Amino acid sequence: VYGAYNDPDRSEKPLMPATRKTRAPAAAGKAAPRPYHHGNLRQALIDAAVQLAGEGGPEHVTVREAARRAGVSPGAPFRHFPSREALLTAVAEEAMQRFRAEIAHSLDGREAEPPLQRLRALGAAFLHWALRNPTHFRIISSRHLIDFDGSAVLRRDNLEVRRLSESLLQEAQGAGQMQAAELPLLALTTRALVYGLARMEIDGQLPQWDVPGPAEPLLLAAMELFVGMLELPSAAG
Amino acid sequence: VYGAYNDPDRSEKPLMPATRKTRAPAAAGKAAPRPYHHGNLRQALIDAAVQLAGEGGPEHVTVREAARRAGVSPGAPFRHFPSREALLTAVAEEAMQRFRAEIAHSLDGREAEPPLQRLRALGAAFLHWALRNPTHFRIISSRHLIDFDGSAVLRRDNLEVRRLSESLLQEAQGAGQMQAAELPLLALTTRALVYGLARMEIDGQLPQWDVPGPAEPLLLAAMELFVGMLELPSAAG
DNA sequence: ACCTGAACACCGTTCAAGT
DNA sequence: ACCTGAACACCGTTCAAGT
Repeated sequence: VYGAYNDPDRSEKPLMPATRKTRAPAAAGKAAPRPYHHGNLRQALIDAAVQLAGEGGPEHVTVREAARRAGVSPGAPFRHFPSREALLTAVAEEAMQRFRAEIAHSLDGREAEPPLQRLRALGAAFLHWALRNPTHFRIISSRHLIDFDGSAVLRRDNLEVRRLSESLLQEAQGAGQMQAAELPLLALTTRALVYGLARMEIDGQLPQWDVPGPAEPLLLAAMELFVGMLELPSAAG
Repeated sequence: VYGAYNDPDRSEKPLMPATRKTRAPAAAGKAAPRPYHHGNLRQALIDAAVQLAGEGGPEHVTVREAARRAGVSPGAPFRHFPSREALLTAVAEEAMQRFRAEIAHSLDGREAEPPLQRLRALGAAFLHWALRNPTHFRIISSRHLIDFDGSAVLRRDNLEVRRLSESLLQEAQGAGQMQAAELPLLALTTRALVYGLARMEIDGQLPQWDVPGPAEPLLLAAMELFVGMLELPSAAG
């Protein structure tokens, strides 16, 4: 019913029909000991899975279809991933890395701004990425789809994003610009707010909230309302 | 990997093995024109689906297994539900109704309390229900699993919960006990915070936040921190 | 070392045929 | 009116056999 999600995640690659790669069968081969197919099946499968996720959400990712798009037999992927979950976890690793990079990048050149101002930029980058990559956001968010604990890079990138916001909150507290509260609780509350905003949109709940225009400005306004409440009256303005 | 969710959703019914109902084949039959089986297949399928969801999450709900547990053939459910999504939507309708009822009930006998106090009670009831019914919370929350727009009762119950919190916020604003902000934005922000807290736990993210004890007290504390920030200093204490 | 292709035990969904 | 049972086009996963 919800139909094609129209996820701009998908790379520019045209959607290949599910046929084998056409390749000059034995053109100018110097009998190079090329493996079996196009070099890196593992990455080709991840790419296909990314593409599939972009087309129809995580449920749409299928080991067999990924194999088809990579031009191999249905059993081949299991040489590289022990399960469908492992393939999705590999997709999550790529997505989480881009997510982390974009968030970190949003703070570049803002070292001089007050910490809560930088927190706004971080929150905006979080929301922006989530709205542009809804499927990938779902994949990295839910432990029902992937083996989060089993992936060191997933844990590392995730922790780094968390650390970024925690250090900004701590800085604001140190500068006396923020209401007093235990830092871990404050960090959790802040994250829950931004996560909840992103999730409401991605889960399709926003239409139930009588939102007239596009989602992003509204979510930004909500996030800024929250950060505004964190700010001490003396520091505001 | 995440394993059995251990969802206390599941009703007290013992898990039936997937066998037909044993029933005296033709014991004392007065040739009553009893339909075909035990009366109400539609409800039996919903019950089986609720049970399956409780056992292993929404993904674990299968039309065929629901049919098996109801003691009918694989095609039979399609006389009552046009698709698997429709069956899940029926599950969501039951869950949403219980959710709405419990939330509304949490305000009983609190008419004399200040509005933000009642908002705390509502938030606590929201979180409590979500944590006790993680699978059902997922089913009613995501428009990827169900046909939300197609169900009038789903829309009605959902709207009623939203109205409840909006009227409390409006009351607090009218009594001058709350920071000024546009009501719709305030309501969305409040909902996003509570939704985000519930989702973080249900999506399995809390272990990444170095939470020592059980989740619920922590989520309650975060919710109360937020409501505390809504409160004007003059009204606090 | 890496892939094929058949096989197994599942799905959702349809539809003629039965009662 | 409601259900059966076979059928179709899919899955994830395994495993002998090929190169």
